[in-house]
Amino acid sequence: MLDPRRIRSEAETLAGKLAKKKFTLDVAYLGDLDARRKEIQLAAEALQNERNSRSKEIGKAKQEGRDVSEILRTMSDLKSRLEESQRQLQVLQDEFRDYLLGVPNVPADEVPEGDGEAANRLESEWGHPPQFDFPVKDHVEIGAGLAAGTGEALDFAAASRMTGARFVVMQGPVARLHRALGQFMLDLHIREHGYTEINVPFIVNADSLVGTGQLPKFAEDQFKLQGKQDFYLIPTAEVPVTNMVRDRILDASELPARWVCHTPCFRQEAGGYGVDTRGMIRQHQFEKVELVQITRPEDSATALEELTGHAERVLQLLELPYRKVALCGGDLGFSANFTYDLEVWLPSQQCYREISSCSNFDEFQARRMQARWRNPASGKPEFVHTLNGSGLAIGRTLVAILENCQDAEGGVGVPRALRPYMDGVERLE
RNA sequence: GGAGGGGUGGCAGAGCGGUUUAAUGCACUGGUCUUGAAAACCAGCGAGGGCGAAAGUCCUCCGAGAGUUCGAAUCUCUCCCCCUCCGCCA
Repeated sequence: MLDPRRIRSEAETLAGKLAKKKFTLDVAYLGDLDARRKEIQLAAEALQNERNSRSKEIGKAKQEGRDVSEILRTMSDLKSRLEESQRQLQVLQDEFRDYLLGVPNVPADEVPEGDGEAANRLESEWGHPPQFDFPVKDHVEIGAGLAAGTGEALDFAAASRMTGARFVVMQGPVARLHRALGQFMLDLHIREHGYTEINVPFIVNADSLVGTGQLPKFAEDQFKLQGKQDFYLIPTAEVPVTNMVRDRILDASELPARWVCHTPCFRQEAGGYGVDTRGMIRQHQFEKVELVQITRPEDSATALEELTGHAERVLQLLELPYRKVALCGGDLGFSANFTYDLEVWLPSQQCYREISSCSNFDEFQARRMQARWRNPASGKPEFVHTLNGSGLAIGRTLVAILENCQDAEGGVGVPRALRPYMDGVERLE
């Protein structure tokens, strides 16, 4: 959420910045709303003040044994006027807040202008797409060809029978490779990058989703549970982990907080009908190792560079060719102020596909969550900055390994870094 | 699922219709003392918001929401969360 005071004092500037994100801030509407709010609030508070002082008078008079019926008579009129203005104020404040919850974060000045993927700025490339002297298979074919006992190592048909479209069953060596990836990533970030491992609920309440920005605007992308309470399956570990600091005032010594978390992620993919329908690129359920950092405001820009580097390190150790891009305004997510995407090379598609998204949300999520720290310089609670990035999406990493490490016989070479997690197995066949 | 007990400022913890402007302690900040520190003593110290150039001033907040009342941390209802015991259970 943006600072309401900034909305009031520099609406035009914000509107200009938000245009980069293809969002039109309705400055006239907000101005009008605020003018009415101001008027009603002044009236309401004056009436409250009057009620308070008269009530005190009654208390005093009663104690002194005086008659209060005279004062009491004037109170009923005051009460109804007060209730009416409080009701009006509530309506206006709710309207203002509802609008604000739907306004995206302001993009950083360094964010490239542009509408879609093509406008993203290439930052760097690592490795070289492999050359094959045989017809390249995609991961669906490779997975079907690997030995797995009963059924296929990657079995989309079985998943569609037991559940439906956009799910997958993994068996045997592929299931193991998948598990190895999660372990490998966790260990790397814990041992070498200074993250604390954390295990969180896979179900969260609506407030948590509002906090990180998935609600209210993206309700149709979430899996909502049946039942009395507003519970949702997490779309990413970002939600529970970032909400670790909800409603807290952290001590300066607790920052930065760095968490790494391996969870399943559940997404309705409501906006993705018809795209990536083949294979496990876009599923309703996938696993991800997520990096989350909570920092002091002045540290978040550096932290994003570091965090992105931590995610890149996974790709490098797995020897997967990738590139890093800075998302343009049109591609930037709702809550982000700046995002690097890491894209891995997929031989079957002859292009780079997103495998990690690393973002700085500055104080946008913190304000929604009321996540603060006590700044020793001011002695006051101030909003923290939040960041996160995939390190990495496990399903897509599996796809990348199957495709990039395939050989002419239909086998798959296991990247060196994963072999300790695979009992030394060097090749799946 | 059943029966109880609770949710109060950064933390602990009193208050259970009207001088509550929420006691007290801890923590924190400043000062006195000290070669320095500790201790002791003195003082300050919650959050959010409105108006205002500022000084300041007003409003809101005692888990959440609704209600009773001239007036609610305090009474009533609903919900959420935590603790103890019993039952069930991986």
